[in-house]
Amino acid sequence: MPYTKKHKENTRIKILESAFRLFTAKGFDGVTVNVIMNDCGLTRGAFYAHFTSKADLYAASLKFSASSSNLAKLKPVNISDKEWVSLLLDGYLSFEHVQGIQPCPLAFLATDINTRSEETKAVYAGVYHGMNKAMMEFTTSYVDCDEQDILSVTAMIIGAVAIARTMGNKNAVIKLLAACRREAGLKLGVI
Amino acid sequence: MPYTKKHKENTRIKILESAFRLFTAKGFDGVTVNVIMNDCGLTRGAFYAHFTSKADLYAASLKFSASSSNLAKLKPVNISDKEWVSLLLDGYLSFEHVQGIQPCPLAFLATDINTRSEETKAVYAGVYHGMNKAMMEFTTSYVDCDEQDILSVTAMIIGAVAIARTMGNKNAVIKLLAACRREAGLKLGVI
DNA sequence: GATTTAATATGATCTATATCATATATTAGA
DNA sequence: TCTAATATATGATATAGATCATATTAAATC
Repeated sequence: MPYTKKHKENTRIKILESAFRLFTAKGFDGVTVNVIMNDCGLTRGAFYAHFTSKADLYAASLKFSASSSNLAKLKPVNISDKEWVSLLLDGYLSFEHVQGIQPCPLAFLATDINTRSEETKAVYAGVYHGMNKAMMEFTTSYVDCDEQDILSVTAMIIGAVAIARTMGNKNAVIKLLAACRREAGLKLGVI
Repeated sequence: MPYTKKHKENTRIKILESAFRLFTAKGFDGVTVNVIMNDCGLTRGAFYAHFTSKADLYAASLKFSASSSNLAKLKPVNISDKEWVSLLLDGYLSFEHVQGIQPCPLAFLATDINTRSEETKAVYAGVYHGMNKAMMEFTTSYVDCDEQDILSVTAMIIGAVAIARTMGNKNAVIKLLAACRREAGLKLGVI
């Protein structure tokens, strides 16, 4: 019995992490299998022992990030829903997020996803649904806002991060993020 | 003197139109030079008499669309600023827009633009700036809203269209667009 | 209608990259 | 330390697509 059972699984996870980071930064066509594998210290040949294709990896990396970013599960037990919403907005609309620290695929892959397979798009749709559902559940306990409010706020913050990422001017990014943070705060009762 | 002077210019415009439609629909890497040229009834060989490269065309098509979609110039003379803002929001947040009729590059290329050249990104930034400036000018005449309000509304409508485009479910698209139309209307005084 | 010249098409090249086939390296247990 | 089984690396293949070089076509003027 060569290698421990977890060895391959660990490698798989390393590939998924590199893939997610690179795909969100550069899109499907902006990254090669070679680059992804090198990024996690391997070579391209090992790739097909883990995934059937580059497209397969893209979808898998999206699923992987979704599974490790469940907003409800990540919530610390000792804070209120309101405090959690405030923290989530702060993080989402932060300069660090725009730079790609813990990138949200909804914002980073918003247009890239359109040229992917239906199955891949379905994964993306699931992430989007999850975000709205979580925000709905958190806000319902302390503020009066309906589904339309939530949909408009998530569209705004996703849009803000997507646009911010295209900008070269840091001050303009900060201004845009602050504007949307204020607006989201007003809407969701966390100013 | 073979051909009229306008012949080449007309061909150039046909290429730009095809390119803009195809690039917005499928992104830079989702379209080939061949496909663009065939789309306007030509073959790939003719391409390099008009543009130096595919990347050159992408940037040119973005500029071209910007020049033909100046919101201030498009405004009919016989309507008020307020009516114009209302019409613009209706059109932007329409199902037809999501389907790609007169696509706004800000929404359709939001993440695609990140892997393009700095010059190309600058063109995109210009379009974004133009949109905000126009909205600011239209709204200032009849409603009290500051730059932050405008920035948050444009982020929302761009985000809404970008996300809507990823969805397979028409009803979900309609719901999202309606939510953002209501919100934008509240913010900009055009309910 | 013939000539000239620009516009367009055809065929070729060259490169990047996904994928595959095969060889090598690694490690758990004997 | 040796062996078996698996993971990984290397080298090869194949294809797509951007770009270029050259040939062909079309139209304005004579």
